[in-house]
Amino acid sequence: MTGIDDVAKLAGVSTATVSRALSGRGHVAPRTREKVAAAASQLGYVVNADASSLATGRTRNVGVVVPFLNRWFYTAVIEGAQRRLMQYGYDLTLYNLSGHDDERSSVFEHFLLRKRVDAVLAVSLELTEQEVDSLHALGRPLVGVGGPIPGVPTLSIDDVAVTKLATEHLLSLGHRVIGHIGGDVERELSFHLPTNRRHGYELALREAGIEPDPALYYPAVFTMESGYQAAKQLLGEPRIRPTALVAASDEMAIGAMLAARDMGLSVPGDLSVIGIDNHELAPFFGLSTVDQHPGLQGERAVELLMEALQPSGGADSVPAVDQPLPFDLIVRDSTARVPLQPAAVESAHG
Amino acid sequence: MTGIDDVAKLAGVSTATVSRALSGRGHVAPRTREKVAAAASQLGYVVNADASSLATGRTRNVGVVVPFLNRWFYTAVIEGAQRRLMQYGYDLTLYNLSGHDDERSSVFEHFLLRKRVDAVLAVSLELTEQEVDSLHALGRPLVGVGGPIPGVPTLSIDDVAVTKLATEHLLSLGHRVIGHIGGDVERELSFHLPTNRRHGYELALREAGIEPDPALYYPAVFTMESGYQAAKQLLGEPRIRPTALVAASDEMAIGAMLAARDMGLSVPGDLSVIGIDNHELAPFFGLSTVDQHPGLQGERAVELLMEALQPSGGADSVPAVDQPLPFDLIVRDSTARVPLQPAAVESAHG
DNA sequence: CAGTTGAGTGCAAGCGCTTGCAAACTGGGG
DNA sequence: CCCCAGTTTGCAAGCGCTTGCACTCAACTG
Repeated sequence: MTGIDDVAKLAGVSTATVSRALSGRGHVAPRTREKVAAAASQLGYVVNADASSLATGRTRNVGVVVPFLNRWFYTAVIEGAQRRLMQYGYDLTLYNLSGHDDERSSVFEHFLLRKRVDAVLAVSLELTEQEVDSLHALGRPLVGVGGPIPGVPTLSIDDVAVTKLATEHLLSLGHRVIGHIGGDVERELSFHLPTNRRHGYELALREAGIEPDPALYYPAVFTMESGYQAAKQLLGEPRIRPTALVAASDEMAIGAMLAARDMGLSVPGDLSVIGIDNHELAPFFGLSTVDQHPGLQGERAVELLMEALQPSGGADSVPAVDQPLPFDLIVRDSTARVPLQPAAVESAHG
Repeated sequence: MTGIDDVAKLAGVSTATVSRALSGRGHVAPRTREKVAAAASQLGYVVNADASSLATGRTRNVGVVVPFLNRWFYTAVIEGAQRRLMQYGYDLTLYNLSGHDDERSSVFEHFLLRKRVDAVLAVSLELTEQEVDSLHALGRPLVGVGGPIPGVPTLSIDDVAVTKLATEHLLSLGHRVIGHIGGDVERELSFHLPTNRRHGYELALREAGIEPDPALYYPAVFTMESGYQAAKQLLGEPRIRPTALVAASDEMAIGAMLAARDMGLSVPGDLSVIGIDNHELAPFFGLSTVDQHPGLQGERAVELLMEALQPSGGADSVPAVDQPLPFDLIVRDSTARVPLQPAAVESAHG
């Protein structure tokens, strides 16, 4: 295996010079640098990451922890993070907590502690104080994405503003009876997100002079199936049939669209539906939504970590998150002006 | 930061003994072992992975390379691989090739070469000879999942058998005019998979004494949208309307179901549809399918790699794949006996 | 009872790189 | 021509762990 000595020998310099020439640290004469670069590429030499880590104390690797993998949002965040990390020359080591409980503790009490990562990115995770502490004790910067972690800088869109925007879009189309399918506070991973999104929905209504009707809200988990069931409930209620629905996620929204269709309602003819996410399936279903650019969130998180890793910034001093994350209303075919008179619901299917 | 010396001091032994006690290599008296374990846990000591790697030459880390992340199959494989790796005490470093072309080359020519991984798992990737060689030159075992790589042990279900099974299910329900929506050989990542799946479909028909009709095949990429479009084409053909469809993936199959509905056909009343995968959305859509257990494929791949990493097995001698991968027919609500007489197609929607 | 064996432990030499320090060299000013 | 400052390079001491070798000691063997 070719090592730094081989390169040094071939280039006719010391290993110290090779190291400096290749890493760009310290002074090296331009001609020497070229010689070294030539020798390295001739030998196909790539620095041994472990040896380098041991010597410098920096691994050029960050750990990304996710609750599980099979959710569009997480993978989108990871893709974004990875993209940026690669540009910085960093590796991404993935920890997936979807297994048993002891998988989680083993990640935090063993895997993350063996100093293989310089920093940790937690996606949609509520960390315990203990977990945060153990990472900080190691001097490893930590940032979260998509869910507030107490005492940790967290990147997250303004969940209130996002649903408010979605709801306002419906209001602007003349809708006045607007239902909401939101995260179930009891059953979701993150407590704040569903609450905030519901809050944004209510806020928009109140600003339009409409008092939110609790009967128009139905809880669900963030899946298509759950959105389907929730919509069935909301639309089956004969007393007050909404003319529009805002769902806390696109997957729920798509479920709701399918439910409406199964009930003989046309979207957007009889019912407008809007989601949050801009999920990869949203274009296919023609779903209006609010894009929250998860890939961008991943990229931003990495940039934050990189700043924290600069020697200038203190060990666990991740710079505060200042600039707000962007989100954009995307209007497709699932939202339209309120119908002049509501359609009747056929007998529920299935 | 507590190191091995601290533990040694506290336990009153040498660092060599600590190392042996904690790693389980070499002889250590039971009482000594306990003392060391106690000291280590008291100090919260976790061995420094980099130092250990440098000394042993083994990183306890494997690289997983995927073409991109946002596909159910890949994440399912990764989850399985991760689960098993964690049990072995290994980390998983993820490389995602979804970016530019130079991202791919940078992964293979730089990231994977810096000796941070002991082995590489390639998911649904066709590696070039050069890429395979450079990994072998490093003595890193390599296995593939979900797509044959020349000269590399690859785990993959029997794609012919899988579609054959799906087609036979339809045949057993009395269907005789069965369409196929398959991967587009021109546009897919892997050349073999779509061809094999189509082959299985044709094989089943021939064995039932039916000559496959090319007009009943329509190419598509592995997405819902593409399945939708393909189904529209196949079902819109008035000359020969199939009573059943086998799609090369669940996502395509779901797209096909939606297309059928939009055309006024009921599933399975007028049209049976079956897919391949057992995608997470399959239960929701009531889709009959063939489960290919991707998580299990990831686990198996890891087991193979671990065997190859045993000092007994030669460096790049991954054991041959012997046992076939399991797959199972799952019958839900999208397949039924052939209708006595075909329904008429309403005017196509959209 | 001396000799052999093997378990249990410690010493110290690495693993492949980085970097503080100092030496060697360069060029410009006095 | 000498001196100084700045640049370029090499020496060698680590980084935190593992492991071959050597040593001690107790248990056996003949």
